[in-house]
Amino acid sequence: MNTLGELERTVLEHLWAVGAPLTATRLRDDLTDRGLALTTVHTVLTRLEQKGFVDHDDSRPRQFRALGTREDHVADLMHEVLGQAGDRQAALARFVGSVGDDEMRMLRELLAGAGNDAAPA
Amino acid sequence: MNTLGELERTVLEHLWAVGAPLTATRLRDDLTDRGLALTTVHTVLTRLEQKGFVDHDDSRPRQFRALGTREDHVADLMHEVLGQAGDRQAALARFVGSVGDDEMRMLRELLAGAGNDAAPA
DNA sequence: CGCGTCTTCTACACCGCGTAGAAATAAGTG
DNA sequence: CACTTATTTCTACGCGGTGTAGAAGACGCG
Repeated sequence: MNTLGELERTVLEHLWAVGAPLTATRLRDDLTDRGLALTTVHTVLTRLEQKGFVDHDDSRPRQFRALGTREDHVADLMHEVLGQAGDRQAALARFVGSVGDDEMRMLRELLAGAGNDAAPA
Repeated sequence: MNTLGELERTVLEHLWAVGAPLTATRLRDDLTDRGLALTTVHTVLTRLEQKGFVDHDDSRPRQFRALGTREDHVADLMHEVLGQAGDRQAALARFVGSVGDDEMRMLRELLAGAGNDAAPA
C-alpha cells in the first residue's frame, strides 16, 4: 500500500493547495515553520516522485508538480481500502451506514445522475 | 493513522476469517506456511491488542479474539481516508464516480432505505 | 516437586522517513 | 575562460515500527 510520511504529506498537500508547480526553494520558504534545509525538501520531493505523486520538469530551478488532485488521491485510497474487504458490499454498507446526513444526501444526488465511469476535471 | 504490518494483517485476517477466538498455537499451526515461532505469534497478537484490534480472555491457553469485523474495519478506514480530503464532497464524488456498476446499484439500494446510523451485527 | 506448556520480557535486524552535509553540476559575470 | 553562486544529486545517520525469536518467568499436571 501507500503510506506517506508526515513531511511527505505536508509537502504534497502544499503542492495540492497551491495548485501549481513550485520550486524546492519556494516550498522551503512556504514551510518556514518546519525550518527545513533545502536539501531536505529536495529529498522529500524525490521520494514523492519515486512514489508517483510528483513530477518535475527540467528547467533550471526545477518546478515540482503534484500529479492528480487531493480528492483523486483520497478516492483512490478509498478504493484501495475497500479492496481489502472480503465482502465489498458489506463494507460499503457499513461505510454508507455511518456517513453524515449531508454526505448521505449528496451521495444520493451523485448516484441519481451517474452512470458514467470517470469524473471530468 | 493506523498501519498494520504484513504479518499483523495476516494474523488479524485469519482471526476475522475464522470468526472465533483462537489460541496462539492454533494461529501458528494455521499459518504454517510462514513457519513462525510461537513467540512471534504472541508478539504480534500483543501488538495487535495494543492497537485495539484484538482481545484475549485469561483462560489458560489464552483465546485471542478479533474486535469488530473486517468490514467494519474497512469502513472505518474509508472514513479515515475520506477525512484526509480537503473537500469531502469532491472526494466522495470521485469515489462514487469510479465504483463498479454492481456496487453503484447496491449503493443506490442502500441509500434508498437508509436513515439509520449504525448497521446491526 | 519436577517437567512440559504457556506467557511475558527482552533483543535484534531491517526498512522507511525526517533530516541534512558534502559533492557534483550548471549558470552567470567579468 | 576562471571564479562565484545557485541548484541538484549522493550519501549518511538516527529513530521508530515491524518481523522475528530466544530467554526467562508463571502455571498446572502427574
